[in-house]
Amino acid sequence: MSPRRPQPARQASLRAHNLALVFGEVADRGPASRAAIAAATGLTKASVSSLVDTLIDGHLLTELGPAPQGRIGRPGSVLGLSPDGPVGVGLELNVDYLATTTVGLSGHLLARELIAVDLRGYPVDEVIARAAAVLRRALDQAPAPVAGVGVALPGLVDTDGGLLRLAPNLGWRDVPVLAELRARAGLGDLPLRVDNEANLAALAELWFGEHRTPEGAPLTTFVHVSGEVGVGAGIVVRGELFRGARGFGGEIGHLPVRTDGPRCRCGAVGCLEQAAGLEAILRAAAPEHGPPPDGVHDSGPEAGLAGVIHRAETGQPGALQAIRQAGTWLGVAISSLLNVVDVGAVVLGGIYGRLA
Amino acid sequence: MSPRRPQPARQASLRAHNLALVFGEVADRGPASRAAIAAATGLTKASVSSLVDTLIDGHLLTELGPAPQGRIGRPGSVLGLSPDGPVGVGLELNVDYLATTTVGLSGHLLARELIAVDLRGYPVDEVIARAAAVLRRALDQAPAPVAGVGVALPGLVDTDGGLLRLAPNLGWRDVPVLAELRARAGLGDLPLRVDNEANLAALAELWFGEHRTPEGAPLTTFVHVSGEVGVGAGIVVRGELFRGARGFGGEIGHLPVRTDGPRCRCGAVGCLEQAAGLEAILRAAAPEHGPPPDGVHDSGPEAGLAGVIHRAETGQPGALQAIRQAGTWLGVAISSLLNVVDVGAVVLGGIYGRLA
DNA sequence: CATGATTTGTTCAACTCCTGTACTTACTCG
DNA sequence: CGAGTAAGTACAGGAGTTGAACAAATCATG
Repeated sequence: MSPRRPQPARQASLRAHNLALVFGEVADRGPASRAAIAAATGLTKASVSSLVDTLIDGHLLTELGPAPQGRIGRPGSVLGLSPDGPVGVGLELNVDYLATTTVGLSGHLLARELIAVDLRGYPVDEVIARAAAVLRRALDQAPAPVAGVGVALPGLVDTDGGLLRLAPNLGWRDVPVLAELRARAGLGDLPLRVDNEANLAALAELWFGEHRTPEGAPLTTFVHVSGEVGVGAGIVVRGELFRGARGFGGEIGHLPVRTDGPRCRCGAVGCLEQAAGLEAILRAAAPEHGPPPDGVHDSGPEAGLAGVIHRAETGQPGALQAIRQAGTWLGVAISSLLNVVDVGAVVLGGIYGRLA
Repeated sequence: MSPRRPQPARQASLRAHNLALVFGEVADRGPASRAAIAAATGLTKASVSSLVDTLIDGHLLTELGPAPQGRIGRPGSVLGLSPDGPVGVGLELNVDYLATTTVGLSGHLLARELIAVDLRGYPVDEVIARAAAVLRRALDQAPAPVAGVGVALPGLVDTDGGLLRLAPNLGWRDVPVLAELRARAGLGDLPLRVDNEANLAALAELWFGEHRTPEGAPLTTFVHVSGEVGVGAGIVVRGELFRGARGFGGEIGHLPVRTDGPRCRCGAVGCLEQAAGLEAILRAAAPEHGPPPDGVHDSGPEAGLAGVIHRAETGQPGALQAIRQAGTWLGVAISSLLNVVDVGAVVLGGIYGRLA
């Protein structure tokens, strides 16, 4: 809520900062010798030696052997991320599936479990219990100590309080997901964070994405638009995720894009979600079918989207027109967004990635 | 441009951090004893003593004398901001005036000089020379060492490069204001920063503003809308100014608010500036006068605004209608902004402050 | 093949800074 | 006037970085 009070700097904070600096250097720019790390970070060789020792003891870095000789002078001993270092576990709780992912230090996949299940029908309690069980299984099967757990949720998330504030598509409101999971999965004091899936998708793009700037540098400033039933955007500026005051930034689903248009669930008129959301596309693409029935329908909106794509590829004008229309509205919203946050790149994810 | 490389933490950085922590405590929360500072910051009494000694030597803090006794125990010696500490100098280069402001550590005004002059007629070179001269005078007359200089500019500013990228109302483009001022005013290596006036207005609101949250706490998250000929917004989230990738965040003047509407200088249609900017208000309020003539007109748009306000106060429907109309469009733009950055408060400045 | 140049990584004394404890100082309360 | 309490200081000790000296490993060269 309020900006947190700055902490005093102790000797240990200093050490922690420099450990992170050295580790980050290897993580971001690949394996390097101690001397190279010293040159890149500005630390002295002596400090780097000491820091690297600590990191090796903690199984975060490992010696990869001597550098390939070619230049004069003693060859360095190359350090890389430890393959048997601590792992991270991610839990995705989404509308129609539940999944865990276990990754190593370099982000490589170690294990994944996905359970396709439409969670809309179940009470909150039962969903949390199932999620906790899946998470517990991932933790038990982890091949190394788990450093922390991240949870992606489909809605507005209060990251500080660990609350899922609002998930319209699940029908949830103010669910203390973090506390519940910690208790039911027996996490002890393991670091555990929850966040909005749009934000996390943006971070994934930042850390692991293949997109590049025209100059070939990795993107560090962009908007990642992830459309599903709702429309969200994760905003990354200078390598940092931008959240609003309460962590609800980037909710572009309810940007006003057309002064006419249907009334939205949120009460306003002309919201993007009503103009370019998944259901709006389906509605526009298949007006002859009428609006989809309420409640669970066995084909699901996703299946409907595949249908639209197929019909568009075979040249049916209604489907093409619907996609073009949605793209136009999305463009209006994104241009608003770009004006405000001044970023240079937009990455389309979710249904828009498939439509593009 | 690119996210800057993290710096190594040295012993000195640690000291600097803690000095800032102690100083900031006194600056933010008012005078306090060493013991109170220690309790508030989490530092030990011994550290605070040492840090305070350094700050007193640097004329940043000063002993205000013993605390008013009332509680048992030895009374503390209260520390406050030094009145003869270093001063800061601000330079405002705006369309129709040039001003310098000299302030003490606590932000109290020490000196101010304002020269009303319409700068639109003059070549860039001459304007910079005049600004440098005014700045030089302020520096020479400063009653204490000058810690740094801040420059407010009416346009898009690249703060890293010290460039005024674009100032449509001055007709400037890519002017290296920082370098020019440093050279012409003989600033040596004095810290010097340039920024957008909207951003600086927002920071001023953050640091010195009287606005409070409903709970009575100072605002730390808000949007400061400053409308003049153009419309800009400074965005402050959790006590920090948010800039876009290149420092051009908050340019809401060209948010698309109406899908119809006149074409804007920027090439798009429906920009806020065309719907609710100063000239749009004047145009709407006085349709019988026709659009104002191009170029400089001796009354100036500001004078026109006073007229509109006066006519509205005397109940003339045309003026009222114009203001109401502009307010509506501004509301649409602000609601877009709030969706994206998720802040809870909006502060109206510039012409909107007067219209409200 | 031996020597010197060059670069890497470690060791060690010195320095800076924070911390905890003990101590002095200064005031209130009874 | 003495006990109690809180503020500020002094000092030893620990953690961390620095810089220089040194040992190790390789290439270049005669």
